[in-house]
Amino acid sequence: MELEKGTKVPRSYADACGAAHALDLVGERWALLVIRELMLGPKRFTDLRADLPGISANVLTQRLEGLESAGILTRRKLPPPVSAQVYELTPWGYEAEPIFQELGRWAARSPSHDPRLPLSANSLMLSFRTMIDREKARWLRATIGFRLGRETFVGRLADGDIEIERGDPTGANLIFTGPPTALAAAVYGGVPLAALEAEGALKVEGDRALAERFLTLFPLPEKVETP
Amino acid sequence: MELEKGTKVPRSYADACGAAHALDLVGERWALLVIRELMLGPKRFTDLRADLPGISANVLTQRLEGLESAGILTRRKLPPPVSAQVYELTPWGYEAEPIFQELGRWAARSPSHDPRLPLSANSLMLSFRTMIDREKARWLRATIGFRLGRETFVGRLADGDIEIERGDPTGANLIFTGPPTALAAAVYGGVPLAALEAEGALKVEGDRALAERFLTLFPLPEKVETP
DNA sequence: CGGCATCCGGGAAGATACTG
DNA sequence: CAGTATCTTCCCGGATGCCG
Repeated sequence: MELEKGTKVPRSYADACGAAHALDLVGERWALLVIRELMLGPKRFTDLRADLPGISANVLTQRLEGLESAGILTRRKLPPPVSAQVYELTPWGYEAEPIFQELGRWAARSPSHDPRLPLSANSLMLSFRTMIDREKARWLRATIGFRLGRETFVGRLADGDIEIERGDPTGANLIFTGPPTALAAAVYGGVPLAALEAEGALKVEGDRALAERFLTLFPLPEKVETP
Repeated sequence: MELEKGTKVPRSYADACGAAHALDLVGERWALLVIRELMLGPKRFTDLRADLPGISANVLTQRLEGLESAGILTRRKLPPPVSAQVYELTPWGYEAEPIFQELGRWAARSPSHDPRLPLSANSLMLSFRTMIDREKARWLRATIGFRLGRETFVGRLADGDIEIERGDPTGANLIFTGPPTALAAAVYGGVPLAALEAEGALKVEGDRALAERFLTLFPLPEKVETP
């Protein structure tokens, strides 16, 4: 006997709990990381793929479809000069940022967390927004540029907070140039700037004292015992 | 040619990003909901199963193993009079609560969120901690009891916040008795108390005016457009 | 009853190759 | 560049059965 296959009903927790519904929307593998990569602005398919090492093209396609139909992102065609397709979070999609902050803050205490693994430029920029020590940054006012591979960002320190946007770092008080992992090594791995510069992993231009100070603004929480 | 199968290495994002590591720890299906069910105190295997409709015994076993080896929960043998095994979050496990709050707050705006689906007692109690309007609750001071199926809780309203613990509601200013979905209908579904009482879905004992006021303390955020 | 092992079917994820 | 197509592998969910 053969039954009608019908339309595939996506697996759901069927639970009124908000967290459960969130998992229905973004609980599939890679979904949240796709959102993370779009958190600082739209990207195209190939860039998403490059920034999510390990994702395969078909899974990325499925996630983009799912997130689009959930209203979390939209696909947009850039005007003719560029004429490429990009994916962009909806306003509600951008509101997911606190989820990443809480996930990251919590997991940073994990005994098995290894900050020396590869890291995308986006992750590092978002981690600054999450981990900044507002007391230490209280009286700092500066503009800091980041050239991390294909992507460039500008960070503005003011009133104990840091704003980060994509943009041209030219003219910043300080500019870091290098792969995201090198800057992460300096900020989170305790590797001295001089060492990273000596081996050519990181370039620092502009206010060196500011650079040294910047590195201290993002303390990691204490790990929990028993690895 | 046959290769040694070896120990299965669990799939990982291999990403230094804290959020990605969090997903390595709790990103598998059901893992976060297991944690949610333990958020207000230890439970045994069978109660977890009952409170997570749809989970299968073997998946629950796997999740408990995984969460235990990640240091998120421990299994503990109760002393002889009871002599049952229970699962309890570690202190670090309890620190995951803000993750649920952000997930829930964000997903509550989803066009596809349906607050009338089934709901566990734990979810409802946690949602109160998440959704309370601190301004509205500012000058309320009261003790509220909840008898929701097998489980009972006591909530203490004070200084604009609500504390919720498992415990005996006897002597509270107000006691709700019924299935979690009935109370959820009153708080989030806008169903009048009188209607729920009339059909026997919910029992309200004690201060009725307090009950009516209590129901208004947890406004849902505005949904995003385009369902 | 509480917990775990085992087998099985279906579907999601991963790897690779290919196309407009 | 932006995705399909195909194949394989693994995970999830259900059922059953064992053992304390």
